[in-house]
Amino acid sequence: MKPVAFDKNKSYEREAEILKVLGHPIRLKIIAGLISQACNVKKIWECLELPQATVSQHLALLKNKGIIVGERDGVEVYYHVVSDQARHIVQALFTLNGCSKE
Amino acid sequence: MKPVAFDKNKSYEREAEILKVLGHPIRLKIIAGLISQACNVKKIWECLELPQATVSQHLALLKNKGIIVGERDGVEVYYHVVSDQARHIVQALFTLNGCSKE
DNA sequence: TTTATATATATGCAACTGATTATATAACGA
DNA sequence: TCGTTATATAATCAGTTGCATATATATAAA
Repeated sequence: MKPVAFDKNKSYEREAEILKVLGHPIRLKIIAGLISQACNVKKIWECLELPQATVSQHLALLKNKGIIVGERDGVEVYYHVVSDQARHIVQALFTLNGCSKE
Repeated sequence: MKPVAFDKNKSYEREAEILKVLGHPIRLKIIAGLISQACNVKKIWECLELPQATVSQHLALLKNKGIIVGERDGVEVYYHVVSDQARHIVQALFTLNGCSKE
């Protein structure tokens, strides 16, 4: 059964939140990287040539939204993606890459 | 050939912009509705019980990002989704609906 | 301990966002 | 023409975001 269009009762809060947190170039870059491989923080900010604090702050956001988790290994913390939703969104984003009208 | 993880050169600006514009509860609601049926502005704001100006502003944003287009029919303007990317993102967002850990 | 390295967090601030209110424009019928 | 309906745009303003800088914490090695 198809859902009603323009449903004022369905809130979309959680879904919008996921899109919003992914909707930032740096965070999207981080997630795209983490989808292809788990990684520690230093490698991320070195590869992206960004300040450590900036990357840590974006990682904290992604972690708080339940999109990634970090596991400490000694002095390093390795992050990886745990949200299938995020994975699928990124995949949808890049499979069509610019094929529609822009 | 797999892309390099953490590619500092790839910008992700455009892709992040799409996610960002969809990453708002009202806009997501509007897009979800417009995916299931093209619609004029009045019906949208009536169904969603939102002020007309608020809806018009969100529609303008979506239009400016190339996600929807409007066609005037007399005094009304009917909007519909033209971005396949947006369609696929919304689909990805809802097919997994809450299946991963939250 | 002390020191070094890796990561996280706090703070300040400029820039942006989103809602409200008010006003403008566009199309049409009387 | 004038009035009405539908839609768009402008202005204001509170709240949020994101970056930079500085500082704190955690782990391990010397």
